[in-house]
Amino acid sequence: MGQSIDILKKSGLSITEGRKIILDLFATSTGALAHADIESQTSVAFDRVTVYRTLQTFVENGIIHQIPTTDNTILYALCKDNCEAGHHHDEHVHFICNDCDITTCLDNVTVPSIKLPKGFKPLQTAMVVKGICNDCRIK
Amino acid sequence: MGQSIDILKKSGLSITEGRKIILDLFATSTGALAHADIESQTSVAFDRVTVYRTLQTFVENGIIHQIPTTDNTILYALCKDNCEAGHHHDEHVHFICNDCDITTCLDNVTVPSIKLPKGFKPLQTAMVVKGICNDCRIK
DNA sequence: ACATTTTTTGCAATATTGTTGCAAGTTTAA
DNA sequence: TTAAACTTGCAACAATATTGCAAAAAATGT
Repeated sequence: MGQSIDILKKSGLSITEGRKIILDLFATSTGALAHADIESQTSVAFDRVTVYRTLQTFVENGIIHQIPTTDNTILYALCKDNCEAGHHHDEHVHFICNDCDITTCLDNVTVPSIKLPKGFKPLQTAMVVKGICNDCRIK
Repeated sequence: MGQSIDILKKSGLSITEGRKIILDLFATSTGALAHADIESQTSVAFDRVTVYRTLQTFVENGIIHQIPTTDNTILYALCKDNCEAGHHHDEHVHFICNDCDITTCLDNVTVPSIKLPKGFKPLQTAMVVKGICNDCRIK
């Protein structure tokens, strides 16, 4: 499972215990993670500062991306397909389930381009859909 | 300018100084506001708790809506057209300017509907575009 | 493998942001 | 105008985020 190490190397980052563990957590996690999730779900207890800095580093290096929410948290996710290939540009839709609260990257659903009023120059678009996910519908 | 009072009445809320002032602030503000903006931009100094509770009440009553962000804040905005008419259902696109940092409701740009993978049931969609707004492009 | 440089981590202190209960003050409605 | 209902501010607290700095770990060149 040297995947995490490979990702870190590819970004030219030092390989540390903390980064490996946090990256592994993203790799094995079902959905997107908030800062608090990372603190509670890692076997080793990291200082909260370390977690903040690690997330920041990962975002800056395009390893994870942020998902906006309306609850004073930021969700972070590793996009399996894109990150592995190293290009982070494809913008995909995110789905937050109201029931199980898991946020999924719909890697195959691209954000449609829209026509903005005159003069507005778009650089980045986020699309977040709330609803009921497949698993919860079946239950 | 009894507009604020009308809005409050329509929602069956008590008419208080604080609610009127905060609602006026939304009405006269160029873009969306965060909690902190409201605390700093009101002439009268309200207790932070009052601001929290007022915003919550307004959201619950469909007077303002939330805009998700990736910076641990929630933006709130009064949608001129919709709110006045009393129906809050039309989902519109939000634009955050990277330069002036003003967030605008693009009331005329509706969120396009997208095709989700099998089983996902959408209930609500948010679309936030980051870029350069018209005013900043000209400067 | 080793020493040096560079980077990362954890701690401490501090700042900011969000929440709750309760008493006092306002608003509403009879 | 008065009683009931609701809203506000205060206090205490909880959670979240930021910064500087010294110790520890990782990378680099030899």
